[in-house]
Amino acid sequence: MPEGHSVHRIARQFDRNYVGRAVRASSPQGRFVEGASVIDERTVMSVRAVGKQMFLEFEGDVWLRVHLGMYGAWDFAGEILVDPTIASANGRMGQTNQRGTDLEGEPILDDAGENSLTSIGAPRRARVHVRMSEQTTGLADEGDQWPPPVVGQVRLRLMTEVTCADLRGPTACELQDPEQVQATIGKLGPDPLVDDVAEGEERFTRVVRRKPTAIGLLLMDQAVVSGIGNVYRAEMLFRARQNPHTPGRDVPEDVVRGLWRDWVKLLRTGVETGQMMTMDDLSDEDYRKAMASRDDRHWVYHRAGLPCRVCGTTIVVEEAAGRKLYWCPNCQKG
DNA sequence: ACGGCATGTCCAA
DNA sequence: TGGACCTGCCGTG
Repeated sequence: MPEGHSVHRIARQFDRNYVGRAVRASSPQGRFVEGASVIDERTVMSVRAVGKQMFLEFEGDVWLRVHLGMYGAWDFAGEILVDPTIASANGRMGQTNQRGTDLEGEPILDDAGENSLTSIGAPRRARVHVRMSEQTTGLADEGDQWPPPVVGQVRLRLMTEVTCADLRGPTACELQDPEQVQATIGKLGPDPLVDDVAEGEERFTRVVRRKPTAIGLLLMDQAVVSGIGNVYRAEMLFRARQNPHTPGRDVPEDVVRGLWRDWVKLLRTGVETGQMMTMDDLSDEDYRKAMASRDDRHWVYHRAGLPCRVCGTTIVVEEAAGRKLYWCPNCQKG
């Protein structure tokens, strides 16, 4: 489910709640028993997110690599030090997000554990249960049981004294040594939140401008640029008014650089808000709508058959490497 | 209850 | 290029 922004947000939660602590690791589902036994009782040393992958470092040079794929998710439960920007995007809070308050606001559950919210400046510990995948959405309370009951197929459970993280449905969950981690990361294109953005722009531009492959495919290629998925792909191409079929080497250099800079901006916004808000410069009214409903959040994604928001032309959808690609044939002629 | 679909990736033919 | 894999949700009956 997640594109790059979600993975960075999840990494943040591990940074706040796991780094420096020893974990109890288990595989309730049974498909990662051996790996879990290796990291059981080890201390988490650090966490890294690159593109759509997350790496948790345990003492003794053991790394856990997790790729959520399309369906994977982490569920956090217990006493969680909630990142302010994460809490504010928590679906549990309903549609309380307001323009300009996402960064500093920190609505959390009150001490009674009810759904009423408080908004204060500093991070605080809260008794919560949140799912972190594409959206950060609140889950129904299963009561105050500790440890939380295992629900569904949990590949890996990581528990500290106070926090529980359940991993389900990942496409990859494996242990790596430091060299393997380096090799994995080495194959990935630049990530604006990992690499120097100026260097990233050069790398991205150089690679794209050399390829005969359609730009619509290159944006999804994790070796070219990290973290972009199907939603951001479609939206970025529209924002650039760029035809998805143009070979990379034929896309004007300033457009290629513009795509990179747009990704830098969108990724930052996505990590801050937890939402793929790809329409900016909206009226307050439209902004509220966009934050409230996923259907009002995008220029072209998921809008096949609907009129283009700019020119009214019918948005088309086609298959591109097995994924749906949405675009406006009038606006994106370039 | 059931089927289709999804913000992803890999592999075999 | 098509299928396999991982799981949950949402629409349709």
